[in-house]
Amino acid sequence: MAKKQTTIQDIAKTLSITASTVSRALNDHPKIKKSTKDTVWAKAKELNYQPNTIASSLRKGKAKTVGMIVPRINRHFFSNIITGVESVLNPAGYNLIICQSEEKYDKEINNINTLIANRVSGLLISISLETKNFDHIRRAISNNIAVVMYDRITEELNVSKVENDDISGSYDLTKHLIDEGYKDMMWIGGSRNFNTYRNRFEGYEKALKEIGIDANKYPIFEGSISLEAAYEYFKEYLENNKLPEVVFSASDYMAMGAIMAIQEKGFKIPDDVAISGYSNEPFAALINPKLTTVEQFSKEMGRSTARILLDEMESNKDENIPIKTILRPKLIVRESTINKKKL
Amino acid sequence: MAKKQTTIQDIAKTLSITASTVSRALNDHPKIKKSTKDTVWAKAKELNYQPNTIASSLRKGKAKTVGMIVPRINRHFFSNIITGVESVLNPAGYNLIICQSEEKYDKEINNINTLIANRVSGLLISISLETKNFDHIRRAISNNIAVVMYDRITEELNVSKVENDDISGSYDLTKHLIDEGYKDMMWIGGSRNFNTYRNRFEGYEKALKEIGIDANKYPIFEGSISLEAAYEYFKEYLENNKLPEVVFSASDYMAMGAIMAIQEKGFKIPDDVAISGYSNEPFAALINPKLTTVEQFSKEMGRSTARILLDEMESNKDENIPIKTILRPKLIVRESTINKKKL
DNA sequence: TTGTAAGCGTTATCAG
DNA sequence: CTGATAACGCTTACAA
Repeated sequence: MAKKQTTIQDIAKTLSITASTVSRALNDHPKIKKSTKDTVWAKAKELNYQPNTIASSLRKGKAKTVGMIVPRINRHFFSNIITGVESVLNPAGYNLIICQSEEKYDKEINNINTLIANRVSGLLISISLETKNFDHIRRAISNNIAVVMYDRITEELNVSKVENDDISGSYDLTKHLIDEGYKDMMWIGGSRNFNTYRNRFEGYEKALKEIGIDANKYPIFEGSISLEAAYEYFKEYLENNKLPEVVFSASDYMAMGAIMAIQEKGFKIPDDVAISGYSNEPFAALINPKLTTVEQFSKEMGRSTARILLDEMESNKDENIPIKTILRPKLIVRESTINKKKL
Repeated sequence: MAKKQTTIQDIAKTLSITASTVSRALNDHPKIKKSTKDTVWAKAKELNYQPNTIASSLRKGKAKTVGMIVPRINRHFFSNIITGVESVLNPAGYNLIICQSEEKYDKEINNINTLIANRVSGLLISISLETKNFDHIRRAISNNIAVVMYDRITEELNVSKVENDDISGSYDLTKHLIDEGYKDMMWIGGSRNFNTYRNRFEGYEKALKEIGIDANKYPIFEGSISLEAAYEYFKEYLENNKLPEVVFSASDYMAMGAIMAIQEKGFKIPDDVAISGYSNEPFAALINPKLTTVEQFSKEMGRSTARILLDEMESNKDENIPIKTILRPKLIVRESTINKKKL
């Protein structure tokens, strides 16, 4: 065990050439003879040579590594983004260090510190629900790390961003609800301090305004975006209030919590109350009734984000102007919002 | 931008001491005066010093990094394992490079190569469904990387392993089915070349044998572990065959596929046919009827796995004897297997 | 308790 | 087309 790994020096020695030639050969440098390249490659294979990325990174001052901060890895939306990111970054020779903030500001700061310590070339970040100050991200930038924000962004930072067009998504959805003949609505979602939920509310509001309704006259529940929170809220709500015609939930998980509370009370969906979600989590197509929702093409979001980052890492930073990409989500109509009484 | 990062040399110079002292101070070396430690720390903070992990790793020959290979990140089971692993490794100062094999042998080899190139100190791996040869893992071991296998393991490698007790899990489940009065069964699951599915079959077989039934007399479908595969299979199966009393599915996703095909045909669950799953994916509690399944405590699995790895990385490798940890899963009985006709 | 000096494995630069 | 040399930033014997 613990046998020393072979280095380019070892290869050089056995071939009676110098390490620099070996290095160049392995990196396919144009000015190296094909024949020496071949012998070097052969010897490398023979000696089971594994390049030492660490040494190379130290020398180059940058690691071929990207850090990615994700609020939670176990949300399909985010894990698909990761997959999309990998599908671009891996072929380009980068690898990913994934960190979870778990929606905590402190964790996010820690994550950034370790990523800086690892001299990552790039950082992808979707901020936690707690994050209101962005100095940690500024620190990354000033350490010469290319930064791209995805999904949960802030306007306070002048970096490239990839967003979903939440306004259109929820506008389209709300319009569908209106077209189904529903008028008496209710909005539930995460805090509107957050771009995603603020925008989802805005789209909802806009569609209602078009038919002369002020969204703020309807009930609004802003809470933690979990099944449990919505379940508890609805259980209590149903004790004291009558049902709206339709519940617009800005999150599939919250929709699910509401559905469980509603069905537990013996109400039928969509007959007694219709409900829609957002994100198209896998369970949305599996529950009964199947949930109307909005597909966000998360894998594609990951790919776009990674492509932008790649560009910024590989060009000379100083002349990068931040770009903003907005992805258009797609309405997915399912049983939970079909109005059977519609004329 | 691009201002050079401060190094221990910079700190040393401004304080008129040497870099070694700074290094020792920052690492809290016992033989450094408290006062110098304090001044060094203060100056480090002042200059916004960020340690260069890369240089340190190069010098020490090892990175404080662990590589983790996961078949798919977007399965709750695996993403929870990751969270468990992080909860142990991060506080210990390690960070995680997560790689997806996407169930491909070739990808797994690539992953291992980049992890070796990154000189990770440890490797956590759950092998892909395609993996039958383990030389790539042996290569990691011979590169002095501590290896722990989790969930999908092989007996061919003499390393530490953390498994779920799939035999007991499916034995308990099958016994529950028998207790409910079901006898006429059917097994669906992934390939039994695989320890998990082989064991889940074995537990099923064992419970049936106890009541004098040979599991092999009942239908068995071994396929790809996806909703779609099971759905297609069942759609066709229902054309030509009568229903069993109960379907034992060794995967929640496959159970879901079967349920969709069954319900599409107009059959009621559990009245016409009962069905159980395995893994307790979140949707299992959300669908109608709620799915009986087996909880595997994936977060705990991640924690155990990481703890073992940590031990092996931090002790002198040569005297590590591989240990095997077996976690006991828990039966979760829900509506989908309740026999209303039971006396 | 601190300083000196060497070296981890690569690669960039300069020279030939 | 290839060689020699220095340097990336840190740690660690060894010396003082």
